[in-house]
Amino acid sequence: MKTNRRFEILEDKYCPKDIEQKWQRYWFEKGLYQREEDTSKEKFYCLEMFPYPSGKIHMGHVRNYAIGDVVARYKRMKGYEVLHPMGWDAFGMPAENAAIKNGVHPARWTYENINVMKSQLNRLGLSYDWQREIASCSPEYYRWNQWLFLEFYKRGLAYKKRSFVNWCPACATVLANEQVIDEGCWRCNERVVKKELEQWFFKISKYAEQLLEGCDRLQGWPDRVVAMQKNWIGRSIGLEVDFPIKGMDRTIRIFTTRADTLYGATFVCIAPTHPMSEILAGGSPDLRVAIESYGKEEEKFGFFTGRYAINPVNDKEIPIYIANFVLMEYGTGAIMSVPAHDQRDFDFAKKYQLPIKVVIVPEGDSAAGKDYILEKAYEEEGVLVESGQFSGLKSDRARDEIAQYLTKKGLGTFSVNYRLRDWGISRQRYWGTPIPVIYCERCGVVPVPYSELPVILPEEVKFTGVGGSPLLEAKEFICTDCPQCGSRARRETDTMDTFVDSSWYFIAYCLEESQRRASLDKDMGYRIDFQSAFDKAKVEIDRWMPVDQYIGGIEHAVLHLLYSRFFTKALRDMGLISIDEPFKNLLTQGMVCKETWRCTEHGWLFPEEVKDHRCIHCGSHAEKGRVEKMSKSKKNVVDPNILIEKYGADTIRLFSLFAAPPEKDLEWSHQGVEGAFRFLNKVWTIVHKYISKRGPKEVLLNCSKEIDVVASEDRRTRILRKTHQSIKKVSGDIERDFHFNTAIASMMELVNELSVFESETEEDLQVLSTSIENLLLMLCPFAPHIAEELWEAIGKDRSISLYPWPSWDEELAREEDIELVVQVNGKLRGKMVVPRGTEDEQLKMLALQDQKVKGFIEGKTVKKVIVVAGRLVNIVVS
RNA sequence: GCCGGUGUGGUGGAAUGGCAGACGCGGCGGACUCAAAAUCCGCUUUCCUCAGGGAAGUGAGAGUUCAAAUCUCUCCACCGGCACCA
Repeated sequence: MKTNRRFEILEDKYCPKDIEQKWQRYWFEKGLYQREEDTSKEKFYCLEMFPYPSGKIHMGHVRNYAIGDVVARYKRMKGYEVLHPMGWDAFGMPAENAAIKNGVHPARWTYENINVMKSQLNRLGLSYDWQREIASCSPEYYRWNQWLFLEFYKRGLAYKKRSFVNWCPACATVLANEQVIDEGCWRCNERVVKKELEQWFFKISKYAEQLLEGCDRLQGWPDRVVAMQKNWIGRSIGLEVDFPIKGMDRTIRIFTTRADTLYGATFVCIAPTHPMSEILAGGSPDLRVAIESYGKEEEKFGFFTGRYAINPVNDKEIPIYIANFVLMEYGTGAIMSVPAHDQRDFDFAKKYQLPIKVVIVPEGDSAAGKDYILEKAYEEEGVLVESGQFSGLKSDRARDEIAQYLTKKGLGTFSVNYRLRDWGISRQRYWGTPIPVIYCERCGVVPVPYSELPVILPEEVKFTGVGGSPLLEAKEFICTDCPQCGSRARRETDTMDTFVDSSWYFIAYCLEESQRRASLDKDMGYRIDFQSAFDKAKVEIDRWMPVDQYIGGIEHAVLHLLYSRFFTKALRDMGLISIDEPFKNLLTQGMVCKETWRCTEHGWLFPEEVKDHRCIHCGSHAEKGRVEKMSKSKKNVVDPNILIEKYGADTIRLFSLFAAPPEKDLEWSHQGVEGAFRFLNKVWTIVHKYISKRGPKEVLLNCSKEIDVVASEDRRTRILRKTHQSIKKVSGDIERDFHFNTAIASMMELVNELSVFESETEEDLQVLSTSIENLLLMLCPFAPHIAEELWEAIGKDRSISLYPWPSWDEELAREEDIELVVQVNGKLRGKMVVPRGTEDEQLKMLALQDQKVKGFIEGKTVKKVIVVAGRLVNIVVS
């Protein structure tokens, strides 16, 4: 008998490995998460940022995709038709670096990684529709990049210009402004230098105003992301003023936001790359120096050109300087310098002994006209002095009047400037979308005709790691005929920034499979009729876009999200789509962090290199470092695969959803994972205990034991009430900005109550059965495998994910007796239990009669009694 | 410098004007066991205590309110974004 029982217990053990594989196979075979094509349902597009196929998933992926999967599964159960796709951001440098290092072709490396990562994602039990999978490095994907590029080109949204660009010497490629972090490369941290190159640009600046305006309509986005976008676009209103050059029939146009300081301008500075620099410098060798130190912050350098400009408001002649800190990319590339009211100009004036003239004094300061000796620039607003007819005006008023005065005279104009620059998309790399352009000696820049798209990336190239892009050596690729005149021509060897790929992939998922995969045959050259393919897909795109919930890391707050918004607006103007913002709701999940260890000798340490706060290598004190984002270099990563192996995907999912609300950073805790595992075991035990009591085929036990009827009813009511309260709470928490952590907490509460509930009668079992069914339904989005397994165990024959999300009965959820707090002057003094619906007057009376309360109001006058229904009674005494 | 965010027990975090600390982790005590693990039960903000309770308490200070972790103002600390942007 004893052995038999032991065997039973063994059989009932929660074994995640077995059940997870079983259900993953089941979902795959039934195609459960492919789109149902039921347009009667309301649509819900749930999207997580697609990963770069590095070859291994990390905890950041797990968290991101666990969050997304709960949303997708929940919405499905709520009756939506859910689109939940996944793909690969598959172009990029690591593949090329691997080719240089190990001799593996980037394509092979990438596709092998995709295979590995895909199986890892599947082990998490994520409910993706893999039918819609995309890989941005495949010709059937990037041909669309090329088509869109040519459409942009046709509309002047893509153009080529020679300019100073950010160059990363280590990566041997150009970087966009957005990819330069603290003057270093966003990828390798190498110091970025300026280099003059011919580059392709996307005219994102055309949409600066729209992108800014649209920010206010991004109600479903986190405030800080919207703020960062606004910051990046950086709009400022000011005045452009023409300064005539003395002795020349030309003017220099400057931009200023402080027209009120115009009388204080004592010199003019222009950028070294300004079109007038060459002429004004008159062959001075200093111009070289200025260009070389252009944009470098530590050294401010400038030189006098020998020419003078005339300040149009007072006809004063002031020297023209060429200065390295004046940026050609912002404003007009020229400024008027007002050292008295701009710290940077002040420093420059001090260095080159230029006059400083005060024209603004603090309001209420009667020292107007006195000689000021400034320690530093006075940058605040104030009242104008020494400013001709405008003296005495306040700054804001003066700005308007000066602007009007100059506009009338035709010397100035209102102007809006943006910090946002055009997006340089040329990359001198191999593993990216070839830019579909041909250079002909006779015809110049010739776009590749649509009928010849796509330009396929040649496979046979050498990866040496030296001498720039491998495409430069690919003669067969480069040499071609001009599509216009037929003479010999050269192909563009630069490829597109990979951010182009991710700027519209959310639309690619909407395209019918047949459109996306049309002419997969290599022999056909992946050729399709783009326009008509897009036209056919328009119904689908219009149905699914915008993305209802987008989920990803905060690191894309500017780059990817801004580019995607730009593409959406551009595509809208091209008539391809009908929306103007791509992502309705955005959730930026926090980072996954873990404690770190350091030793003065050996730097960062793995946890296993630390014993009793000592480094095992040198025995010196190992210091517990800060909690940092998991990274290889800080040696604080945990491998999701090992965890899945040990605890199962459900536990890992549950922990990463429970430990913190999704938008906050999550601190990894090994004990926390154990806790999540313990919870699932508890659920398992409860359900199996219930099944063994109930018997295998819903045959309820006949319990002859005599029990107190009233008491048992109370128990059952409590369980039933708790169940309905839990459904209400869990639903509410998910709806309220995805507060999964508190949703899981209330499921834990329910489980705690269920585990102490001893079922003895048929009625008990019925109540228990209801509770368990609801519990499993609620658990399903979070821990889908165990939910399926137990659902099957209690005798259901359809997958749990096909059942609707449970609803609660408000009546059943409501407490009969309410515990009411009694306060005296806002301080908690007593508690009383009253039946629901007790009148306010009655509550007042009861509160005043309370023994404990009496002690606090004795000898005092009751001024007021406040009753808050269902919550408290507050007695105000003095 | 400008913009945004955060600050709560030993710890991750709950509570968005109405009982501060739900739930989890850790700790302490107990049950079971020959023993251990697992599991289960109880306690766990701090201080005072006549053992009934009482006082303090959400970075600091002020204010609004019958009532503030929550709203307003000032300050402090930390984190993030932008920054020679005219």
